[in-house]
Amino acid sequence: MRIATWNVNSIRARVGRVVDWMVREDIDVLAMQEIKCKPEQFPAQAFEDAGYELAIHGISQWNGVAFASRHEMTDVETGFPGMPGFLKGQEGPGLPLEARALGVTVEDLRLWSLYVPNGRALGDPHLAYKLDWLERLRAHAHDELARDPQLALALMGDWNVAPFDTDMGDPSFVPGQSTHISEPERAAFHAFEAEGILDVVRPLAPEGFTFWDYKQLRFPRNEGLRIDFVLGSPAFADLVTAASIHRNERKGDAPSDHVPVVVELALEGEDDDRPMIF
DNA sequence: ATGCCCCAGGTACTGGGA
Repeated sequence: MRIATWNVNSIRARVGRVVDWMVREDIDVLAMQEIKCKPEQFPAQAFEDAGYELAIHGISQWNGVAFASRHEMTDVETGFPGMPGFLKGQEGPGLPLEARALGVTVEDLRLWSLYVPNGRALGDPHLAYKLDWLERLRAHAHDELARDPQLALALMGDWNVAPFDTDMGDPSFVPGQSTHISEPERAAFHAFEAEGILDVVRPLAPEGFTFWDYKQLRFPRNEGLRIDFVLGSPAFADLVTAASIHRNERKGDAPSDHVPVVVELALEGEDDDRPMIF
């Protein structure tokens, strides 16, 4: 099985590219972020014609997450328990929730499509929101794995954090002055490792960015960021056989500013198309 | 080469992105 995550930066502007890529790359399940539409605006027909069913969580023109899957999706969950909301000038529970998290179960895999809040600037209330959001997500993942340590859980999406210095190649991000590379953001990301939830892509694809800003020739200069990740529980990580970052999707007409990240899994009883050797 | 910002709403401009 091949599963992927991609911040598509508007699915209506990108539907042709996304579906073509899924078919060409034999993708079984795609977690999308920044669909930037409501469910009724989602270009569903193109996905259905290609053999995918959809789970969509979009509230407005902002944010929005979705799954396209060749296999049945069950236990669809919009937002995770404890997920904080945001309203300017206010704190605490009960604030409006944004469309940033969608959970589905596919073939005994528990998958989340996640669009972590941007943070905007050091000292901005959005950064506190981002850190709280990540901590609540970690707590939810902890609870899920405490209930079932064998759960094959994957947290897939745009994390808006560059965890290591090698993940930061855009000179407009300055240590001590910029989001995405600050110590608290990196600590919030690395806190998942303490839960045994690890980046399953980096060991198999150690180099490469997943985002390049549209401005200032960032892609031709390869001045990007690595901020899109698939983090997996031990049971999920045990299934992973390959991973790749599809850099070519940043090329050509009307690309997203992010590229897809693919993880290949070996599932029990799955025909992997390899010849049997006796 | 991959080439100098894009998306949505709404129809001039603003808000958001990273």
